Amino acid sequence: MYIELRHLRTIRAIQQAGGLARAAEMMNMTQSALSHQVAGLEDQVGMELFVRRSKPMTLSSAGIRLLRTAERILPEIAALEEEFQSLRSGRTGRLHIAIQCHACYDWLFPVLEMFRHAWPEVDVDIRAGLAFDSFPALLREEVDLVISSNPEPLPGLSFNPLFDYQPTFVASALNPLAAKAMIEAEDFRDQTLITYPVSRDKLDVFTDLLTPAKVEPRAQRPVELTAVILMLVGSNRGVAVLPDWVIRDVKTNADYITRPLAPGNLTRRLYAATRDEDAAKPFMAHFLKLGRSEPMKLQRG
Amino acid sequence: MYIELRHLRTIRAIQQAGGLARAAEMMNMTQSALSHQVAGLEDQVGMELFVRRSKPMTLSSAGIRLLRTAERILPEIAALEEEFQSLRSGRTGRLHIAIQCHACYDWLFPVLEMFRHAWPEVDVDIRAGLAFDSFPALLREEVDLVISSNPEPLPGLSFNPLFDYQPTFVASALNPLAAKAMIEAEDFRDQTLITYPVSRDKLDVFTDLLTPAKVEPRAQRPVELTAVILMLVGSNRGVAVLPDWVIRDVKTNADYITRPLAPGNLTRRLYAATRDEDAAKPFMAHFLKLGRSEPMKLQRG
DNA sequence: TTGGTAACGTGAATCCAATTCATATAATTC
DNA sequence: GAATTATATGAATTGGATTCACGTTACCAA
Repeated sequence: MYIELRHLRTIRAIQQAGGLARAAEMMNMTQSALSHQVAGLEDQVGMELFVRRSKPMTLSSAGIRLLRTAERILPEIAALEEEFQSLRSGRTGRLHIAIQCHACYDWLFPVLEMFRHAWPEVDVDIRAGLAFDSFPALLREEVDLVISSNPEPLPGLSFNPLFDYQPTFVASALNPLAAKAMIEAEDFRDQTLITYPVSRDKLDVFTDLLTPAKVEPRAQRPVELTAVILMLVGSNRGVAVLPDWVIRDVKTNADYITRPLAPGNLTRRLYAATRDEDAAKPFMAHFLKLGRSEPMKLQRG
Repeated sequence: MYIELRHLRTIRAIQQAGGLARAAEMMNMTQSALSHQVAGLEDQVGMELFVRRSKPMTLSSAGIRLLRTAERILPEIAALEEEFQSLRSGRTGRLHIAIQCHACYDWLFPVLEMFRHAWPEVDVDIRAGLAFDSFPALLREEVDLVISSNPEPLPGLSFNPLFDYQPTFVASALNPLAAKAMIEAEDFRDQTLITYPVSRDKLDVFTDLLTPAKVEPRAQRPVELTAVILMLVGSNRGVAVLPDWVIRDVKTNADYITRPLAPGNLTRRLYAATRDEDAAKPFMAHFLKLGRSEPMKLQRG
């Protein structure tokens, strides 16, 4: 005897609708289908489940017995399905990331690689074209997370601190500035400064050092890729200021020198901005955790 | 999302068998069929139900959640099927009784008590709210047996005679009618008649005596309970006509007198109406047998 | 490693059961 | 008694579940 949930749903529907025809409509089936189904079920259990003496057919005592079970079981199934629903909604989602900071690729790729394994159903992407305007894009849900070191308090956005870093001066060992233990703003006047191709208010070296000191480097050369910047610096075609995690490779390389920026150890903090309602999502929380811990390991080398 | 019992059975089998292949054998299916089925279910639910990292595949957390439900629900279905099984074989069934006759409680309760011990699995109930309309209710399978002294030959119904009884006049010993050896219709003109609260066509005293004689008692007072009727009669607040088995207690009580109704010994017959197809059922036959013999013993006292 | 084996996945073909379509029959209403 | 509503039925169709045949992956043992 193979009772199925379909049968329980049918019994319940017929009883709720008070008839076969209405129940059929309710379940988006033809009346005929239900008639066949009921006949088949009655065949299975070996007795009449309905009384057909009067016209809207009604449950027999055996049918009532079945209905009781249906009313006990179906809510359990519904609860189960709902639970799966919410499980699923926490497991899937979209994580489109906008980065203002070019050097962030260096730690972001490893982090994303780890994330991808933990949350295979989350749709991950990096949107490079939004360096400007990324916070409005976040609010418009064009992206879901913005990596930035310049938080702009906006309603609806959460700024989650990731880690601190030091913008560090890097130059060729042949550069005269190699003689200095610390680099200050004035030192840039005679240098070609290699930067990422973004506006100055997004570049630490300007916002925190040159602009306040009203110093203009001899030249500024925009370069897209970190590896290329380091290459150019290595051949003494210019100097650069890069986050510490980027220059961990060249610290031990005799061709390069790295120096702290005066005054003191200049420190900045990186944030991951999200919409308020997203910050609590499980996969988002996991990404933020990875974004806090993994880059630290890279910095230590 | 359409979970079916088939899926629950599969989940349970896989967990019991400790693997897909063994489970398939257990369920008389190919391993491939189960693989497809599981894949389909995972698709429905939207997440992995099994961990496939190691070889005999094991349940994931979501799968365990599903298994829990399966282990709660499947035994219920099994119990249901077993119950249908025994319903078919006649061990169990439903015996919901409608009574038109109020006084019948007096013998029905003892009879049901005996029946209950003989057929513990039969679902017994008394439905009081169906005094009228009880034969249609019987045909609609709302009840399974109707106790009545007014058979209405209807297609599909069997009227099984139970026993005969005499509607008997009962009054206070202080009542002037105590002087008479037999009570006739005219005697009720000066009396307050206490009856059960049902229509006159269901009351023996009217159908068999007063209505044919076109006699109207001075007053009629409806009272629900037999014990209360006897109390009121005992304090001479009225007279009553009750079945003989009810007044067996007061026959020996000096406060009361009981008299036969003229003309001759008025006799009525009580029936148990059932649906034709039910009359042959073992438990029903047993109930009818009890209903014939036990009240006789009560009548004899 | 390297086969060998057991366990699971996959795609195409097949089969069967559930559904639909069209229509008949029965109950109900006016 | 005709019209209406409700259910039943048989044939045709559909679609989902199963099987078949084979590919892939993990596990074990030497």
